[in-house]
Parts: sequence; structure tokens; C-alpha cells
Amino acid sequence: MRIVVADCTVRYEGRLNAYLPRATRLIMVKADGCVAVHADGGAYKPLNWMNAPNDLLVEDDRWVVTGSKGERLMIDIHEIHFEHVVDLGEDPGLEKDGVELELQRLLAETPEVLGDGMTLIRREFPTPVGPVDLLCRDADGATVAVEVKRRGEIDGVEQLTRYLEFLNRDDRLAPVRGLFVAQLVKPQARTLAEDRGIDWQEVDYATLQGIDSDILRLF
Amino acid sequence: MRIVVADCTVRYEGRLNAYLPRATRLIMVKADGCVAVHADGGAYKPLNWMNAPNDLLVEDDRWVVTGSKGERLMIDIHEIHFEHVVDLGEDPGLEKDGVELELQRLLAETPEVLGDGMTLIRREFPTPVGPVDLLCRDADGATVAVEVKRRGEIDGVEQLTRYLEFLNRDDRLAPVRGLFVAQLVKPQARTLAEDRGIDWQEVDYATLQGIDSDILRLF
DNA sequence: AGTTCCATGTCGCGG
DNA sequence: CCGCGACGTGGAACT
Repeated sequence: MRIVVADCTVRYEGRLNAYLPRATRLIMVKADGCVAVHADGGAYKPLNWMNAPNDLLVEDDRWVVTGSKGERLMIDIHEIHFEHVVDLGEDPGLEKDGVELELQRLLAETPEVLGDGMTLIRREFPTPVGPVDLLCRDADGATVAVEVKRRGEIDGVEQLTRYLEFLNRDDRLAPVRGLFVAQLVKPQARTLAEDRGIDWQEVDYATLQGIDSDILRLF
Repeated sequence: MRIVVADCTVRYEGRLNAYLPRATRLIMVKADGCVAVHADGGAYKPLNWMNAPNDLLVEDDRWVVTGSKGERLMIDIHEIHFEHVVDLGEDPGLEKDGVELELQRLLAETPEVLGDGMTLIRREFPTPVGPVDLLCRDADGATVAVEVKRRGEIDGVEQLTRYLEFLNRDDRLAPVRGLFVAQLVKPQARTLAEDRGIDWQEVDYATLQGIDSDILRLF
């Protein structure tokens, strides 16, 4: 990454035309070739930018960044106040535990949402092919393996199928039925689940939060 | 603006929960208090951020940024590789001549889009209350004042009405009829225009660009 | 303040 | 490659 603080004027010609009069700004060039021109305010969005892939042509005090679809960003550098180049390396990337884990937590606290008389045996119940989100017992005393997804798609049903295969080999648990739970269960996932005898259910996150906080209020 | 390159781990708790494992990243703190954590790729969007207004609490190697609605960004700084603070000052801001001026330019080059036999008299034709976007002559030899907007709303019709009032006092031009042109003309604007005897027309930007480049190709 | 709509939206998935 | 939908969408204009 190259970081330059400089007096500059900037012109963008692409999806629209835009112009930045001369002022001091931060210019950031990332390793993938994307360029961003930042002022000292205005949230994280730069004043002007060009996303990778780009051709970056630097000649003296004029940078010309050309995008793949003919967009151009022209930066005239009038005076460099400061410059630094650093190699950050690959980033391991962002882990969002947000929604899925939160859904799982809420359902673990109110398993009756998944059926009258449903009780929780364990969260993250281990199997040789990974942990089942929720292992429950229904009103009839049968074991239920619950897979929780934010968006219910086919791969989630496949995952639950693998868990069921292993869980049903355990005589203390078998027979185990599957329940696929998501905020939205896609039609293909519904079809596949039904074909495999797996129940599916949509749950509303906001409603769950309401139920959850109602319960908490009792204590 | 404060620029820090450091090994860090980042945790965000707000609209969702997210976590960034330890790695070297750029941390940018702008004068308005907003904070952004950038990797060396991935367009201009930071991995994590907090928009102003924020409380920024720095204690030793842990920064805690708290937003107005209780969101928190926690940055643990393990090792600072580089740091720089610079005052960029106010930015004069971005000038977009983009869409409206571009529409005007395209229509000026192909006025026949606005009616068979339509020809351009002048762009930015001056009146005492401001310039009319396009002054044209139609197939019947009548003068047409054209107001061009990206989105056609009531104030645009009002503007055109004022122009017409003045243009019609000029005996060399009168009678002048009005034409309100936009990519999208809102229902209220349509009604008002029709009520005042002003024609309106929707034009498609992409189509115009196509027509325009077709014409350029002839030369 | 709440709501609606725009954006050089960006980003990721599925066809 | 392209269309479609979600996003910590952000931001402006309007009610």
C-alpha cells in the first residue's frame, strides 16, 4: 500500500464526470491497484476512487488511472507533503458471527418456537463431521437435530443430512429427525429437505428477539 | 487525519458482530472522528469502520470507538509499524457535472430526440432569472425552451415556468413553449406541467449515449 | 425525526 | 460474464 498526502486536483471521467479543486488530500493506492482519494471527513467513502483492476500510469506530477471499462481518474500532484509505502500482506479477512450465531443463541433460549414441548439437549452438539447447531428433544421424546442458517439454501440441507447420518448410528439418540431452520428457506432447499424427510421452518429474527427479551424480563 | 499502520485485531459489535484476526492493517482516523480499518485490497471499502459521531477512547494499546447508537469498534494494537498525523483542512468538495450537464450535452447534440425537426438555437440561453438549458426551434419554426433534469420534479417545472415568463416578453422569440425533460418525470411534475401547458418528455440516458456515439462514428 | 429513493453504490452468489 | 439480491449499505431530499 502506498500512502501519499499531497496537494492535488482530481478529475474523474467514467460513469459521470467529476472534479476536485486543488486541496490537500490523502491518496491511497492498494496492492490490488485500486486508488482512493480521501478528505479529512465524510465517513469512510473517498471523494474519488477507482476500483481494481486498473492501469496506473505515473508521469511526473500526473497520475492517470485507467479502469477496465475506459473510466479514468486523473490526479495532478502539485506538492507532496508526505509519502509512505508499506506491504501489509494478505489479510485473513472478516469473520461475521453476527446473524447465524445470534439466531442459534436465540433459538437455544426459546426452543419451544421450534415446536410445542421442544427442549434443548445441547448447543453445538459434536459429530465426527462437525457440530450440530442445536440438539433437541420434542414432545414425543424423539431427538431432533436442528441446523440454523441465516439464509436456508441447499448446502445447509446437505450439511444437516450428513449430521443425521452420523447421529442415527448412535443407538442412544436414534431415531433422530432433522429440522432445517432459517429466516428464509429457499424453494430448492424446501424441496430437497422434504425429499429427505427433513422438516423445515422459517423464523423471524425480530420476533425471536422480542420473545427472548420477554423471557428475560421475567427474571 | 491520523494514519496508523499496525498489527491489530479488531472487534465490531453493532448491527452485527464481526472479528478481524491479527494482521497488519491501515487505520485511518479522520478529523470528524470517523475510523476506518483498511486491508491492502478490496476496493475502497474498509474491513471495518465507524462513522462519525464517535467517542474515541485510546488507552494504551486498545482503542474503543463508541457510536451514538451503542455500536462499538474495539481495536487492539499489538505493534505499530508506522504512524503519521496530518491536518488536511477543509475540502472544497466534489463537483459532479455528471448527469444533468451530460444529459444537456447529449440533447444539445441530438435535439431531434425532442421532436422531429427540432434544432438547437443555443445551450444555456441567458434570461434575467438564469440560463435556460436549451433553446430550440421546432419543425413549425416555434421557439422551445427546454429544461433538463436528471429527475423531473415540481421545482424543475417552476423553474421552467419562470424562464418562459421572461422569454415570452421578448418579441423576437415569442411565443415560446416549454418542454420539461428528465430521465424520470414524477407524477406531480407531470400534472403541474400539463396544467401550465408545458410539454414533458422522459429520455433514457443510455439510449442517448448510444445515439450520440453513433453520430460521432459518422465523422 | 422518520421515510423514501439514489448511488461512480459495493459485494457475493447462482445461472 | 451477467443478473439479482443483500448490505453494518451511506447519504440526501423530503414529510
